Amino acid sequence: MESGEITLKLRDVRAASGLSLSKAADLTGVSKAMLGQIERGESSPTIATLWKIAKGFQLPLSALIGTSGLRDSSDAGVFRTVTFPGSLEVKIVFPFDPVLGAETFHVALMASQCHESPAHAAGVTEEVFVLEGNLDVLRDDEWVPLQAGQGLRFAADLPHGYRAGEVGAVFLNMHHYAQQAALLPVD
Amino acid sequence: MESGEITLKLRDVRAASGLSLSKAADLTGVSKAMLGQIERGESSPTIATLWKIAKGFQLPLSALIGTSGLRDSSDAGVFRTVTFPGSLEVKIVFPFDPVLGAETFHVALMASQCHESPAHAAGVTEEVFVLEGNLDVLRDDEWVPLQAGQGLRFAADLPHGYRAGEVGAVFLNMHHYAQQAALLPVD
DNA sequence: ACCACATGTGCGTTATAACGTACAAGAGGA
DNA sequence: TCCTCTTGTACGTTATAACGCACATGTGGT
Repeated sequence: MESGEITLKLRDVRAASGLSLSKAADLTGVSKAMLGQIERGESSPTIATLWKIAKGFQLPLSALIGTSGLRDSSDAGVFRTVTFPGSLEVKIVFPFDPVLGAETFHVALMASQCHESPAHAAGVTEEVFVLEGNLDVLRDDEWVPLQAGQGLRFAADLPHGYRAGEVGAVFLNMHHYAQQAALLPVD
Repeated sequence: MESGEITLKLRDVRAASGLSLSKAADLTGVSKAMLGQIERGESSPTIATLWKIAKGFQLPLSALIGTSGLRDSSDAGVFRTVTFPGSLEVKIVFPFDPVLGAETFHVALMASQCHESPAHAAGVTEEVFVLEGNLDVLRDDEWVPLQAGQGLRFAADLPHGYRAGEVGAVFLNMHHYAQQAALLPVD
């Protein structure tokens, strides 16, 4: 019942991709029986298997979890705030949409604060648009300086990072998950 | 176990709140033994228990997961600027990318200025994020008011429009072209 | 009709998540 | 010192996640 509060969108995502349970099992390494049970809510997966699924679909975990942070995409109102105490402050502007394969975050960094990211799955592209302050972005082993009003698009399948300037930084962060590779049959 | 790719920040979060394992167990309803094992990476929790933990700490699930799509990102780069003098002032922030099927514009509207768009092709989704001022967006025959910092996502295969408030408006405008063909199975 | 193949679900077994309890190490207090 | 309390970890049991396989249904082909 406690799992009833979590709405896993596995079925939606899989339907959007047009994959069968068998194909999905092949792609993710999770047995199709388990995938079926998870979709029907008969089983509460471990994060390990959830991660396998997300990786197989080349999706972020947040695309599978109907977390409280995901608001209705057609709603114009306020967006939720996800705060990491002491570090980042991340707001979800546009939640992940499996059809678009895109999501947008609003991120605030304290002054001189730094955040590093490991490489994402292949096919992931990020876009950054600075709203306030200065931001340095680590890409291809070099720090690229950005000011408010500037944007950068880059492939996120390499390690990358963000470092705020002396006055902190606020920026939009768009994630694009290229859909071809994940959705086309493997052959 | 592939959970090595997932970094659960439970220990960080708990340390930040200054709670002991016992207190945390009390608060979340998860046994302290399990909490300890999860922190040490000896156990891969189910999303049900992860949800209990998040609820007990009054945090979103994403705050506990290290590798979700919720990381920040960043990076900077220069973008080309193309201005249409006269009515709108449009800058290209991110040019159209056929792989992503997406492009982003930076639009500035004078006070009370209005711009209407006919319906686009089916499958086109637009996103608007207001940077400055007030903006009304026409969607489904109704004007949706937006303020700076707010966003709206809507299907653009219907007539829609933008109208600036009394102080003008500056906003980002993302166009997503759903790659329907790529989503369909090849058969 | 029949056949071949793919879909999703049910069953039995194994691996392991989760529990409750018990234990070792440290911190104060009397 | 001894005692008490709290810390986190180790053990044994139970619940269940995850697996592989087999089954019912469905769909297209010949």
